[in-house]
Amino acid sequence: MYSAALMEIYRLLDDRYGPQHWWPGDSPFEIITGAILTQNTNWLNVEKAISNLKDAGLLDPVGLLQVDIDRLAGLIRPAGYFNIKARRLKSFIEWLFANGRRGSIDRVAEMPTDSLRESLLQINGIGPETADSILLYAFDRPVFVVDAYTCRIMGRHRLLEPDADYEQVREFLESGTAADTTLFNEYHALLVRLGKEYCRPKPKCAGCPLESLPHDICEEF
DNA sequence: GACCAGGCACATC
DNA sequence: GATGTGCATGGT
Repeated sequence: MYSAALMEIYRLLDDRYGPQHWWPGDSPFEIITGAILTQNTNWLNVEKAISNLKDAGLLDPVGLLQVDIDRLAGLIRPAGYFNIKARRLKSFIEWLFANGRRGSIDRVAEMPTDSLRESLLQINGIGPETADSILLYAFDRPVFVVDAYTCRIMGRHRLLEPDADYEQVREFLESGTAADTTLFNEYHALLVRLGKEYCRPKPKCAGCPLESLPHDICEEF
């Protein structure tokens, strides 16, 4: 049973913003690296870090496996939390070499979505949002990515309780829409696009494309 | 100078 | 199980 509200929100956002062209990246491996680096961080800072890795010739499984962790931290410094993210990248790489052929993602790409998700969540530093970003944007699986903007938007429009947890939000979005990778890709990107402009922690009201909904973005709590 | 960003793990209660 | 805290750079 699709949700009329969710379909209407998608239509309004698509009308306003159009295709978002997510996820920026030249390969699934680069997308995964970006997914870890972008945790609680502005994407522009992530781009600098990824550029540093490319310039150093290290943006590949073998490169990240072999690089000294302190050098890695220095290269990803612009992305913030560089020490912890260096460890997280190493954790992912170790998992990839333990589960793939010489670090290739080909074998893990054959795993069913549920078991791949469970396996990703076992990696230190990969939580639900990062795992789902990897599943959707690197592995083309129909998984709805939930982030802080998504929770805020759904809560402020009273589509969900403001304190709904990650899985509740994901279940709501996935059950209310078609399980379509292209739709999920665009929908998440559009919610982030809207959130950046109108759904910051301190709400900004005028001009939001969702103003026409029963509960518009101006409702603060 | 304050606030925020495409989170997560861990400690403490 | 809920809540608080550390992690950190760079743009607005």
